[in-house]
Amino acid sequence: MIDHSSFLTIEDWQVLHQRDVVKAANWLLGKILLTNIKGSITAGRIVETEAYQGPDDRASHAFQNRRTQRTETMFGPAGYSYVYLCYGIHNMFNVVTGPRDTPHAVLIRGIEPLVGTEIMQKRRKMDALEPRLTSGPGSLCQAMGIERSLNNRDLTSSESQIQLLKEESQEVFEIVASPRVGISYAKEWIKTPWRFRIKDNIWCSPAK
DNA sequence: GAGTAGATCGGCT
DNA sequence: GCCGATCTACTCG
Repeated sequence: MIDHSSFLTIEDWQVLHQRDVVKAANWLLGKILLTNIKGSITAGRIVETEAYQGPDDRASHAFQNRRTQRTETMFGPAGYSYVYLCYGIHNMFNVVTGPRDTPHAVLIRGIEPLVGTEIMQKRRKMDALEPRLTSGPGSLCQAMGIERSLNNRDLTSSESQIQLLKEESQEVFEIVASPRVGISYAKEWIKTPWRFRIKDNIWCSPAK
């Protein structure tokens, strides 16, 4: 099993701070998501993301700059977590991107488990190490112990319970784009290919 | 394997 | 009062 101390801090945060959320969604692929919940450390490699382009994007909670208590974190600085509850059951984890007051976010849809897989399985009540463990936004949050209490946390701080890091050796991979799912209400955006995955990675949900 | 109902609750109209 | 950036279990075959 990989030791989590082999992960490195990310120096190049420029990609997250700049305006292009699609670029940010691609850049996040291959990065490491780590949680430390009361000493239980789990980590995984991000293999699937979706871009949500704030004010212009009907599929985004911040469409037309809708600013409420819930969406407020998206208007904050990049590199923070945006966690919300969906369907009354599932937590969804996003990385806030873009300049302050530009409410862009990238939904993390799948990770490849690397550290603390036993803890993940326990949280998911699963015996086997199979894709169902961490593929899909709700599932990966459950596996990593991400709840709404982890909303608006600094992902770049080594003090945080939830952090973004990178691997020492970054492997080269191909990226496949496809339309986003679960946004049938956002008519003109249904076809926009803003869902990104690492090609042929088994920890992704099937591409359409 | 494909298709679908039911779960469950906060946010917003 | 409606409904969602989903998941699971159950049906049918």
